[in-house]
Amino acid sequence: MKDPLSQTFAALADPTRRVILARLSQGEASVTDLAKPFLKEMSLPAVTKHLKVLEKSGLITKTRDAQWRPCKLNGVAFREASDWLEHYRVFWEASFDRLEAYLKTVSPQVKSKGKKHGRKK
Amino acid sequence: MKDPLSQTFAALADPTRRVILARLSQGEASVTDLAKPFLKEMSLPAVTKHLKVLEKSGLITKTRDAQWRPCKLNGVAFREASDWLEHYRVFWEASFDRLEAYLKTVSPQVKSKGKKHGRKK
DNA sequence: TTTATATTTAACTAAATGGTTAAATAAGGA
DNA sequence: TCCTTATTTAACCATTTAGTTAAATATAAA
Repeated sequence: MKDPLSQTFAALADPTRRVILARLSQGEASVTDLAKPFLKEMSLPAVTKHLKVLEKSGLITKTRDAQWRPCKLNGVAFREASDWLEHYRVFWEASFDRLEAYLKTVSPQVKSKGKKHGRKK
Repeated sequence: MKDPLSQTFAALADPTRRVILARLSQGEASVTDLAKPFLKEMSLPAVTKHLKVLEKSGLITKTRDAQWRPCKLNGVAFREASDWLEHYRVFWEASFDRLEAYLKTVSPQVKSKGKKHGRKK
């Protein structure tokens, strides 16, 4: 059995599952609803397995409504992942600042939002 | 080949690797330094492999100094993970608020301590 | 050149992961 | 009851992952 944070990050490490989560951020959805975008690429049981991974990680919860199993996001697991990452904020902000500084040396008039191409040399 | 975000989350989904990252948040370290806490549990090549995973994901970079290979954190990959998670902030804050509300029903005199969960700045 | 230290590579293995198809279960409605 | 829809489980398979030990490579120092 893996520790909860490892389970959460492992659950996030799959693009199918991240799309499922994005869909759930719009609101509850049944297994069939969630599977719909993937049925050209994979079977329904494959989606069931992805949902099982998400559920075990705590990222979603499943309830019952007649023969449907509506799923929804569960914030707690997201927060634990975010809290862990937060300790490293200083590093990604530092590297962002370095990028900004670099962009200024390349074309000083470019504001940080504008994603222009700098020419080397 | 996996997409970058999947690679990053997969790299984070291992407690050994997270300890390595925590160590690197204190500053650069060589492979041997990083391996030291684990040599009772696993071999040096195992650590080399973990470092390879971290490097491929972009979470660390390795340089050369004589026979040593100093490693350091690379903020960019952290930021990409954080940016993805950020979209779900509203969900974990909602669940945090529900927890707070619940705690108040249990013992209403407990004030929520200074540390708030709002975005910095 | 030889030796010592630091690190990686190769070859192998066991277990986990992500998919499949076919069958089973859950629940509502005719 | 039987039929239909929704979902899960079982059995299987290929690939990836995380570890091993032994050997190879990189660099400095004696």
